[in-house]
Amino acid sequence: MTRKIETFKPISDDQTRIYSCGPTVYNYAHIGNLRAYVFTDTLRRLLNWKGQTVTHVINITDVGHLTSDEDSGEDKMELASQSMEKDIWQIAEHFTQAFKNDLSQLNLLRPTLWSTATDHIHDMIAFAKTLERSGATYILETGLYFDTTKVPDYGSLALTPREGQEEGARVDPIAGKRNATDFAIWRRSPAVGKRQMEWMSPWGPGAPGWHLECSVMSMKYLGSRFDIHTGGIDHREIHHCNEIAQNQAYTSHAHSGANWWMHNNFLIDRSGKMSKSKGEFSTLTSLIAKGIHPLAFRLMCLSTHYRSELEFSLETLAGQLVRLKRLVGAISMLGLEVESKPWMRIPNEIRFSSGASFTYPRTVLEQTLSPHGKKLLDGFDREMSEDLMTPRALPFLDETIHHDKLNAEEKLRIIASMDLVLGMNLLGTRRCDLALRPKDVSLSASEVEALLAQRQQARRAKDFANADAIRDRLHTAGVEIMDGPKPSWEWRPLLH
RNA sequence: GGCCGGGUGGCGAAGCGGUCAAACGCUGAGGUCUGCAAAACCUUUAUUCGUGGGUUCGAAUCCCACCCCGGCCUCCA
Repeated sequence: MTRKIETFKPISDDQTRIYSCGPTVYNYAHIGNLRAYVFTDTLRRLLNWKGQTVTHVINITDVGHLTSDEDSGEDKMELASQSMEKDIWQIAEHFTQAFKNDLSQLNLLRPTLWSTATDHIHDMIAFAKTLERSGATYILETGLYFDTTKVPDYGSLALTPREGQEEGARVDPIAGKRNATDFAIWRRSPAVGKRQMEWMSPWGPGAPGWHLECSVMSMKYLGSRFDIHTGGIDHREIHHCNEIAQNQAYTSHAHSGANWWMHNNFLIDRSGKMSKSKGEFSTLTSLIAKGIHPLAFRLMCLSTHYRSELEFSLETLAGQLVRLKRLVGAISMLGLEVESKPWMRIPNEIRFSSGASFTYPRTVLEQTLSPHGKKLLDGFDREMSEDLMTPRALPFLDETIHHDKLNAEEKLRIIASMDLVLGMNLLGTRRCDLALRPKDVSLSASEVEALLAQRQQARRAKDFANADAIRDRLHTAGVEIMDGPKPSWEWRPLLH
């Protein structure tokens, strides 16, 4: 609440409760959205790694929200429904699945609980009734509103003085609102026309205000006081302030609900932040179509601190892919030197973790470490514990791989432990897994193999002109040839 | 208009008063390997931190001014 870094202390000794603002499922998540969940996953993994059991709730906002606060505004869910000619519920289902699929491709751990807004409408109505009883609300033609002066220190999270704010700088103000910062708790449906999603309520048929769901669901599953609330930085000024106001009015207490509010910064490009409403944006799927592996995106996120803006470009992403390939390649080489051991099952088992602490897997991985190994892990721990300083923690990975005083098995154990937090599946990924076939590439894999065989023949016959011609042809087609004791090849990502 | 935040090598990004002639990754350059390449590996790549002042024994780091850029004040991570 102070915008300062403070030492984290959970409410219960060894348990942390986290609520993360999830997506509104009216479209595919763009990679900027995804950055938020990489951050959240890293936070959760670190807490697990430090011995915490984590209860993690992420919500799915499947209630439509108006594009404008006015009655005439269009509902994003309704809009998507029209353009896709699908039922609004199908829209929500479709994009929810797409979102979860993205997360699993990024190797994110499942939250303890997915919480869907439309499953909690009656919880929201009950919550709103309590707000009404507390005297913090008032009724207008358009619905039930929250009076932000009824709560102590409204907006203190935002550091934005309420004076001087230009109400409706970008949108027409609602008639009758007592304060510029007041917001809707319940949106009454317009007299004419019916929305696909609307519910009966004491304030007439309509839909809950956007801020209501997070207060309701976080409290329902995590209690009125929990540890960490995460979200994008764009939520810091409005959404979270409103959420806090609701929490305060509901509990009749000045506490904001969560002890820590953490906000990740945006992924931006030359034109500014990525935004669904701008129309054009990159999705994980579009990256994959170019031949860029999702884990390269994860690495890119980790190479920047979560509170810094990340300047996105395909070139940078491709660079991270190269880095990942080298990491994974080097780790495979280490694996060649070590025979199969029971501890090697751990990285895979962790992928199905639902919140338990990593204490046991860590003790297995880290038993009998040398002082050198210990030092590397301590350094990694120190940086990660410093507000998730991933860009500083990452070099310890390279240092471990190149260390000249550690044997291969110890290196692998250390890397496996670090990867419990980094979540890049470093031991379970081979270099060849990372080279994805770009979607619009002309050759098929078997055609490549055939050309490669031809080239090998030409080489054996010392017909280098012909061999090189084939290599050039493959190169322009997006194929990289790697000769050696065992000749191989891989797809190059297609940029642009 | 109000309020936040940022400008560091070709790119991404750490650093936030001394150990900074600025971590780390990618790129580039040189080398090893190779028929030549690629991949891999090794070495190397900012006397300088938007501009101009100031504070200080000492500033990328603090202060002031200016110039750019982004975000929030509708929904968005």
